[in-house]
Amino acid sequence: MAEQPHILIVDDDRDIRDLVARYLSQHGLRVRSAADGREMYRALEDWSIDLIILDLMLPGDDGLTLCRTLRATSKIPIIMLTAMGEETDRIVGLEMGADDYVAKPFNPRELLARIKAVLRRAEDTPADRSQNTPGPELHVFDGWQFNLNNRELTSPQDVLVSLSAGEYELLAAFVTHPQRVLTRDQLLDLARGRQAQPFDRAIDVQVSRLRRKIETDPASPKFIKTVRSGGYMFTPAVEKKS
Amino acid sequence: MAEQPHILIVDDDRDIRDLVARYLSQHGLRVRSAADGREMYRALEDWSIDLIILDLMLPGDDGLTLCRTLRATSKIPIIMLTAMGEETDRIVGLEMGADDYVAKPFNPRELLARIKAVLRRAEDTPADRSQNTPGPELHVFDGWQFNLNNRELTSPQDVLVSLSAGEYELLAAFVTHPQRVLTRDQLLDLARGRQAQPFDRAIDVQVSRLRRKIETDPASPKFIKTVRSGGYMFTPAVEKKS
DNA sequence: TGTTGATTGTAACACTTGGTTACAAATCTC
DNA sequence: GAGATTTGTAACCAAGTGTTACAATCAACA
Repeated sequence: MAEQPHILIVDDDRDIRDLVARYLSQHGLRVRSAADGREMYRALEDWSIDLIILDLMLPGDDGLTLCRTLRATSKIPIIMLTAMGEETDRIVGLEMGADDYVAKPFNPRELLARIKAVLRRAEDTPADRSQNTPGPELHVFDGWQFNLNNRELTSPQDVLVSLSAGEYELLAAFVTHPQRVLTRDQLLDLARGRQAQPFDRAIDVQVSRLRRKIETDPASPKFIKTVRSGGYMFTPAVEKKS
Repeated sequence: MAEQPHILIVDDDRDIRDLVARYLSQHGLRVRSAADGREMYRALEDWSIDLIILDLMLPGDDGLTLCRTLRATSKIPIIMLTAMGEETDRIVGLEMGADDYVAKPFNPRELLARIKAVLRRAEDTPADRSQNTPGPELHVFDGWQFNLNNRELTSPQDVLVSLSAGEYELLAAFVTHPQRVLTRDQLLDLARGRQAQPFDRAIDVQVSRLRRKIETDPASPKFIKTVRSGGYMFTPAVEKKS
């Protein structure tokens, strides 16, 4: 887990999203919000989320459906928000794989307490990022093979290139999010699970080091392109195999 | 057994879990908790558990079912939590293989006393960790054969490699949890059944010694990869046989 | 087309983390 | 109980990472 757990609140009511976001941030959590399932999946793509707060009633796919489909592919803890007094909801929610539920209208303090409890439990059974989104673990790009199972990178000439842990995590972030601009913030979150400080240049330096290992000419990189005042982009098409 | 027995409390009621966890920790036990069968199996994977406290009523698979399936594969002592006055439950529970039962609502002191009694009994009839989760006991990886029944490791060249007890337990922990990052804490628990102290380097040293025996080039290990500030990962695919 | 300020690349340094060895304590063997 | 083996701890060294500083580059605008 990051130093600061990363929470995603999914609710179509803007007021509730903002209220929760404000309260949780004040208490040392990082918060993202999404109004519906589509935005939720987007956020899960973009950030490494430690816990989801999911409203039962949502436009489009409702919370239960999302909860079930989420559980099929991920182990991220989920807290459901349910309408008051619906005992059935609670049971169905827990059956769908939610880790806890909070009835609306809720007391922010109670929500925070339950979040901390669920996170504490989740920490007992550490599920590292990779386990949250399993799937094909061999990524091929431009002749390179990047194996997320055994953490090995092989060049087109079939040479094993050794990566440090930091370089590995950074390349993993790139390879699983190819052909899109990733901000330094996102990269730091995906690769290190932490938040950027002002003037944080850690990603820049790590990109520089990674380029030295995978780019033919690090001065004019082919894979990791700089997007000025945007971040970086991993440009090759990545094929998932095995 | 570890110096500090490791208890797993399985109950869907958060308050009970927390109450029990707090009370037992205060009395020198290590406690993990799980809300349902899914979480229970997860915890059994991740830690070496000495005793399970299992609620009879659970969402999903109920306690009796879990108890029975657990007993089919493991000898871990089980204490059932049953609703008050259900004489039948007691009998069925014990028939399913539970070692004791405690009626709800219960006095924590009584629970602790029964735990100690069951653990004492379990120690008399030594059931080492390996017996708790039996199953296929020949693990094959990259040409190596690791036999958990007769504790023998054979290299791809069919040479018997002798391992010390500690090396054996460590390799067993790795081989039964391949391709995931294991923290030093988890490794120490799985291999030694004890808790890490601050600045505990025991695992590092043991990993180093094990690498010397199984890695072609211990300086750039192929099997046991270091995950900086994460732990270690056993990377080869492991096939269970026999 | 310079000038200027912002942004990025990277070298150098300090600090953290991990590998290995030596040695002492504990455990096992006979 | 003596000797051998194994294991944990401390110490030292090597590798990896973040920060800072400064040079190079870029975009905007005169």
